[in-house]
Amino acid sequence: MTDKPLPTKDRLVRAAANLFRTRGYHGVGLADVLAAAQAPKGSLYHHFPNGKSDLALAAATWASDEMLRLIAASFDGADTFRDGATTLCYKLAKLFDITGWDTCPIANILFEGPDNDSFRAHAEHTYDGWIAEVLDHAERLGLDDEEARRKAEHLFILIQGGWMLARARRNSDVLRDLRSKL
Amino acid sequence: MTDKPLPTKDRLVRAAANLFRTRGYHGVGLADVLAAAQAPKGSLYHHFPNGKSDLALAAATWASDEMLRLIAASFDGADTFRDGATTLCYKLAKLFDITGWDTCPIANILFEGPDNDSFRAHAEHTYDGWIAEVLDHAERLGLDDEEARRKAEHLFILIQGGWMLARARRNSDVLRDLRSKL
DNA sequence: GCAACACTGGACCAATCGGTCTAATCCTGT
DNA sequence: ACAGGATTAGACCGATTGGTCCAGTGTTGC
Repeated sequence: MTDKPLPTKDRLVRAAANLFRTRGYHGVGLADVLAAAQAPKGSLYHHFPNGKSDLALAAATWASDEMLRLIAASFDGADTFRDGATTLCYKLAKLFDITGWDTCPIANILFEGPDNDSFRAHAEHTYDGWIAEVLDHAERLGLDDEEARRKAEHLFILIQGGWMLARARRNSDVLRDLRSKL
Repeated sequence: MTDKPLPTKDRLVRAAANLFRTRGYHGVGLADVLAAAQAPKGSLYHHFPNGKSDLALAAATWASDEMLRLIAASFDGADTFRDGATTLCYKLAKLFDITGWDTCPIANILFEGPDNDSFRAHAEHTYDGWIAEVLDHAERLGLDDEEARRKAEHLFILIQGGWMLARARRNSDVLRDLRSKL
């Protein structure tokens, strides 16, 4: 809302993340990002010397951090793993309804970028970061190492798959229903 | 392998499906498809008057049919739902290893195309077709209506999410391990 | 007040994009 | 053999792509 005080660099990252998320890396032109961020081309290449790919990486990192915060917020007040996971699913459903997120932002940015492998590696690192965050909470809530890992990975898979189906159907109920599959 | 006898139209569809799958709708230029299919531009616009979007729809349909065949092949000889689902996961893991499929082809083609809504609707229809196919087999194998629907949807979600994680890790073990989550 | 630096603004570029168009060629039924 | 539709071949088009470049405008420390 209050976009003015935000530094140009941040505006670029946010605008890029939002656009990439809905239309994918190749589906977004720099002109779109520049218009959305209300920034000139010179600024983009000042802050991101490597241009589009640098910007995409920064956008993916920002989106990932948002997700990590969401995970933390969901599990912080939870008494059991199941409670935390359920809260996370509900929060994601809400996010889906509000923003109409189209795909996992990471997937849409990193799975089709140029120089495929460095982008893919970044995606792997990001996803493992999410799973590790869930895993920490799982262990804190009393699960043993083996089970914590299993459940964290399972939750990740359910969310990714569920999100995809929710998107195809334009209906977030799938996400809320994930709890029954935990 | 024996590309020669294949009609131009089929060559275009196959080449398009393979390219879109790995690089997404916007990530593939018509020049790439034409080169891969060894066809001139005139042929493309003869067989697909609406150009790229027609071609993408045809490619998505073809990829979907392949998936339906894979589902049928997995469940046809199965004695229980679990057996069929397990076989399907293993077949997908094998496919992953052989072709290095990068994403669910439907997602990569249809979730970022132009005219977003008709493409999205096509994706919804396609996914529901997969789920319906699994559902048929589930009922044939003795599950009641309610449970069949639940399990079919659950399997779909696991496969989609699992595939994504497998891709990030470049490792198909996730897919084989899906059976433990059924 | 001024030098040094970070940042902005946008003109400009070659390459590529999806799409159009027409002449040539192939194939098939008669 | 030949007519006529189906198909191929590729030159061509305007628009847009990501990227470069540099003259200008702040802003900061001295």
